[in-house]
Amino acid sequence: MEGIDQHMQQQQEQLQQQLQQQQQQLDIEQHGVVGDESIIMDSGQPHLLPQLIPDLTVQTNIVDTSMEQHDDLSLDSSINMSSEAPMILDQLSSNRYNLDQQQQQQQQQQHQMINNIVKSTTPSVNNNSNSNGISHHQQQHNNNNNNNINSTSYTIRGAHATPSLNNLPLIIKGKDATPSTTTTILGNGFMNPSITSSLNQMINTQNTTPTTLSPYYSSAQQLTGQMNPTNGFVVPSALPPSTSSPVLTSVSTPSSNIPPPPPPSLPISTSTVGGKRTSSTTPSPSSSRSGTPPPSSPALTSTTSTTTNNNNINNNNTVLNSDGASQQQQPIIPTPVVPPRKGCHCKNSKCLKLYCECFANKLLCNGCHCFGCHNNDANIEVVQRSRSNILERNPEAFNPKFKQKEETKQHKHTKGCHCRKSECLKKYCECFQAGIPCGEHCKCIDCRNTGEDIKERSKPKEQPLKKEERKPTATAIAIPITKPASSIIAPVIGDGATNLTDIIKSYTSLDKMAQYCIYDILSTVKDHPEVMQTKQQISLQCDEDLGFQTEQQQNNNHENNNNNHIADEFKETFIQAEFKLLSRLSNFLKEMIDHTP
DNA sequence: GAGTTTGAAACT
DNA sequence: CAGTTTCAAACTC
Ligand SMILES: [Zn+2]
Ligand SMILES: [Zn+2]
Ligand SMILES: [Zn+2]
Ligand SMILES: [Zn+2]
Ligand SMILES: [Zn+2]
Ligand SMILES: [Zn+2]
Repeated sequence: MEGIDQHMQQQQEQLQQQLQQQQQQLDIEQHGVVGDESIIMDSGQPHLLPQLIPDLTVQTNIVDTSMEQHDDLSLDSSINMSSEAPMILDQLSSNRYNLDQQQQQQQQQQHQMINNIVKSTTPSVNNNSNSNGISHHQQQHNNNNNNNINSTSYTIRGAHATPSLNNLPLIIKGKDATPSTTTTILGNGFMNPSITSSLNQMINTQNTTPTTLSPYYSSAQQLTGQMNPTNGFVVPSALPPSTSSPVLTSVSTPSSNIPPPPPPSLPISTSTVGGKRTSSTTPSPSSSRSGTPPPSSPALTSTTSTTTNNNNINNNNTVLNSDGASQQQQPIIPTPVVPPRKGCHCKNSKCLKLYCECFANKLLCNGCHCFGCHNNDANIEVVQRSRSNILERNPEAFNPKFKQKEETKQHKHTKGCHCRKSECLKKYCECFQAGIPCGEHCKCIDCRNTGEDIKERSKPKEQPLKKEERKPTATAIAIPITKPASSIIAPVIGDGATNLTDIIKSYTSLDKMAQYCIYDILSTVKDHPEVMQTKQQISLQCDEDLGFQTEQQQNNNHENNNNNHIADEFKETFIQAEFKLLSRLSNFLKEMIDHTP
């Protein structure tokens, strides 16, 4: 019964959304916001760059991959245990996973059903509508129809790898984007309004041909240091200046007889200052693509000083105000929406959490591929309530994630990333995705997004062991310790060695079993006969392995080089202890499972 | 396209 | 506040 009710409700929601979207589209058309021509830049290959740069496919230093899915077992931020025990844990977590899967499947079945219902109950879906809840293909179909009917879209492909959400169509107000027309760029929703402002100025004062807007993104990136300081959304590395006229590809069907705009010139490429792009003077797109990783030092200029209070520069394209109060006073027609063909794929958040990129960018979903979306005009109250809640929790929530540092003039992540496995060399890392080297606030492990390309690229690649290849042998195990080993060992074997019981008590958040495990590990280590006499070398060796070694230590270690085998032995001991513990833990968990009703 | 990995956001 | 869970994007195959 519940499920049926849910179905009905969701079905209603879908229909509502659809209606609302259609209305919205009508509004947009009536207000003439969507121009007759929109230019879409689409790299077409979001992951192009990493593929082109072999050195970028790197592997984390942490060899222990067997624990990857069981981080919940970690007893302390500094100690992750690993061994066969996860096999058991697999069962536990897979139970949970299966539940999730079931739920998801159910949901998706519902989704499908709803789609069918929607299709059957609305036989004449307006071609101009972008309806949430409609399947991807359907959605694209509709969009294509859009293009055919009253607009010509061009996709610029292959120019550069760009993060997906930035492949947004530019909404340009103006009849046919000719120099004689006053052309207004309304942005793409994810774009810093200051950029559109700047560009509009340039267009309409410098008599620049609007088609030169095709390198718009690169220009914008050059202006902004490759990111959007307003919403924190990350803009990819820009095109190299004066290179690579992006290939213009018409998105419209072949029937379209409107020729694509000419290849762009780069009217403001001179604004690219510093950064690696200036050094990559290679004029060929291919070489620039293959040679320059996304996280090149962003070309930062001081043009971002105008980034505040410019949310409303574009008449109708009003960004929702932070406080819902003032929002109610001004009409929001149309409400800023995610441009078509882009957007999120949220399934569980209703697009009302920061998980949703649209929501996080203060945009309403539009043409997204989300399911159960409430981030739309029809639910505007809910949207604002959600925003208020989030702001209450964290007033900075919608602030830019990157800010320009006073001294260095470089943009840095305000909160910093916390990457553990990507070495900040994949787009999982927000810093890397923004093309910005990690900064002081980053608490990443094994960070290689330092801005020094040589280091970043010349990494000895250690391919990860595939699951079936992972052996629970000593060599396959590493302990992802995040602080100097000495600081962990010292309390146990150091001069002022604390009573073990006291140490365990410090792990207050752990349950007894976990505390016991730690106790066991530490006591085993402590009891090892060679530990006491070689503790210095042990610390040094462990620390070195983990990259914590100081210069002084390096010197010392060099002298004690011949003692290294002892340290190895120690590690072996440590690992053996782990094994013992985990097999015990495994039994413990087995018992728990068996006795679970 | 399905499945996996990842780290931010959310939750407790 | 730290540890854990949830989430959607990035990534892999
Ligand atoms: Zn969403
Ligand atoms: Zn969306
Ligand atoms: Zn949505
Ligand atoms: Zn990072
Ligand atoms: Zn970082
Ligand atoms: Zn980093």
